Amino acid sequence: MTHDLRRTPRQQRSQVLFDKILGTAKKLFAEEGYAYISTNHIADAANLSIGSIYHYFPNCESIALAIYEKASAKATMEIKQSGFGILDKPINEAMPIIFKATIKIFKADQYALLQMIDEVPELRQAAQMISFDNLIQKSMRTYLEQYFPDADLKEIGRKAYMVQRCIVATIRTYLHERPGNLSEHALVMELTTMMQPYVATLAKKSMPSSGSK
Amino acid sequence: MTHDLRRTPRQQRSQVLFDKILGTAKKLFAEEGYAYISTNHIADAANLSIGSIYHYFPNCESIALAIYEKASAKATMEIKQSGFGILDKPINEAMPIIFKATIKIFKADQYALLQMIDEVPELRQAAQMISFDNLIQKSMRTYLEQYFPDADLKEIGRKAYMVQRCIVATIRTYLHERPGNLSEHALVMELTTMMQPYVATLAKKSMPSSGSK
DNA sequence: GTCTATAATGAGCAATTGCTCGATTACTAC
DNA sequence: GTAGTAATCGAGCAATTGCTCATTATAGAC
Repeated sequence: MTHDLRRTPRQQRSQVLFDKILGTAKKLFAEEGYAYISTNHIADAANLSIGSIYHYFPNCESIALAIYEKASAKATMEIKQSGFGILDKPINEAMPIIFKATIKIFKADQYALLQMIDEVPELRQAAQMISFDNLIQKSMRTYLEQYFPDADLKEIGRKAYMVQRCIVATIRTYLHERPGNLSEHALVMELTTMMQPYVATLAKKSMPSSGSK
Repeated sequence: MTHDLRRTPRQQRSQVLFDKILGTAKKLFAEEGYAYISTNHIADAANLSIGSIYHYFPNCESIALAIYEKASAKATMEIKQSGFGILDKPINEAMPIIFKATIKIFKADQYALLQMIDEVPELRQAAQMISFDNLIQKSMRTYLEQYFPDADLKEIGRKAYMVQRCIVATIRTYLHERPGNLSEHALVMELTTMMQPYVATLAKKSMPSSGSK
């Protein structure tokens, strides 16, 4: 996944150049759209030679991948942290926390985490592998398991999947279009209102046929 | 929006050629990815001259737009129809119907309706204008208004927005990855379980401060 | 059959792309 | 210093792209 790089920078001047490539590329991608940017453009904008780029990256796509991986690694860490943070909290507190965290993480690097996956064809499969979306699902499952210890594990898995897909997809769309009539806080509230009764069904029908275990 | 065309076919031989361009292009886009297809490729694959393509379309992007518009028009009609179909039904029936219809419509032309928007940069803004997503929202609002006549209109608008965004985004993701452990029917059921209590809140707090109107 | 609008062709060009490789410059260590 | 490694440069090429336009073919009206 990583290591589409040609070589890794050793001296610090080369690290500077390396970062400059990533930074300039990201800026150009975000401003002009990935499809319209070539390695030559990046070299021009970063004021360095085309050769230098090919010294580190075999092609334009690998630059995009490097940008994504960097952002993704950071996001993964933060998701994990907020996953731990909710374990001892009741649902009505846990949900807003995790939703807010998700929004915050996406917003922190919106281009890399949201738009790039749409723009870079090669990234789509790679993103599925890295995907921290699945991490949210995992956090959710862990939480639900300890909160509804009697519930069917398969049911929990399903609910975790649905919640994750719903909220990530909705937040994603929300951040894309940023509708004026719905504040971020309101979004979090609505999502909580929506998801709380949904996962609560895990308590009611802990075992459909028999009363309890 | 339309009329990025150079001229419209009049004789039927040209209509045949026109459709051939659209068909071949769509197939190539879907198979190879929009980014990797040029007008020359399309001409080759369709076994016709590059000049003929430029006779009707000013560029590759306008071909993509034409494909999308065609699929979108069809989808719009079908959404409208199922919107009318649920008006006299209770929520627990209406929801599965509209969710099923949405899935069916997307599936009918998955490439044009789902993938293209991701692949074709120029389509994204155009798609927002055409967007039948908003139509679903409108259907939802109309339905909720007649079902909860006492509810606050702003509240209804908000719920309709949330439901639409959630289900479209979730269905979109679902169709993209088609997870093996969740059937289409199960998805519809889960979405219904999720959305029904959510919109039901419209009944409870018809007027937060005073009892009734 | 002739005539005119419409349709279809494809050689070919200017611009761009992705990329290489040999030359040059800067560091590091002894 | 001076050797040796790492970093940087950019001219330049093969391939591709988007697109034009002069030419040829066809359809339908009269």
